[in-house]
Amino acid sequence: MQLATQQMDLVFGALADPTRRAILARLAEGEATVNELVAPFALSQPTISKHLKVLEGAGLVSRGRNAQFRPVRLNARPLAEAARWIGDYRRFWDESLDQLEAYVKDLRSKGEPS
Amino acid sequence: MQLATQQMDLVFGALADPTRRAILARLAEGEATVNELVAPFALSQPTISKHLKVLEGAGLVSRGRNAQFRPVRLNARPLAEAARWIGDYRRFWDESLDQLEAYVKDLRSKGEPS
DNA sequence: TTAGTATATCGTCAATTAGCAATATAGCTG
DNA sequence: CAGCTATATTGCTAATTGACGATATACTAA
Repeated sequence: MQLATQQMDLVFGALADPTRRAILARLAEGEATVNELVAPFALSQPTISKHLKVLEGAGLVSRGRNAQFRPVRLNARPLAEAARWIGDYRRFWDESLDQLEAYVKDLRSKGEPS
Repeated sequence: MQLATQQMDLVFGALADPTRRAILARLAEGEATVNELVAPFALSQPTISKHLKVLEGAGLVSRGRNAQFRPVRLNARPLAEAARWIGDYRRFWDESLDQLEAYVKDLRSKGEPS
């Protein structure tokens, strides 16, 4: 099955934020409550809830109900679609090695970003 | 080699836009000039140039110089890093099949988005 | 029912983004 | 040099995003 272009927007858009990637990484260790997801970050609970909504919109997490808890669990399937999209470019990875080296060298020469 | 978190932001952020993904798809067929990249879209040349700058910032394309042309070529290497990041979740793909089905069914039940 | 905990929603704000038209720059060609 | 083509830059706008504090809602427990 192929996710619609629009859905890919949401998946890649969700992955574009480091907080959201960290949330996914945490969820790879198992289900978590919202508060457990808030704890490791210097971010407010509403902010994390908003990130969770983005992840949910992309289909990357789903929510349960357990008393007043809304456990969050990873739903990795859209990542498979994203991997498939990226995989179409696998044949270009090696041939662009030289360009990467030039690119990284160029980055370095501009100094580390703050 | 592992790209910095910040660089992943740029790569996934670049991939989050359908126009930019389409540009990459076009470049998979070979180098192109800016005007060639503008042609298939109902978008202005400056708009495409801006997308190209985003792609370049993510290291996904690089530019040459050939007379007054600035040929754009694909640099797929950062995609390999993105694939690696996503690949860490491969073990969850199958076990979340059921959730995907439920998710898609739910999407469908809300009707196609306009 | 009242208090307490978990989470969601609201309203605001500053920053970013995608788009445009207008204009500037770079390089060719006569 | 003058004009032409290719591309970049600028200035603008509307929409989106990520963050916050305040508040509302959901459920439990006493």
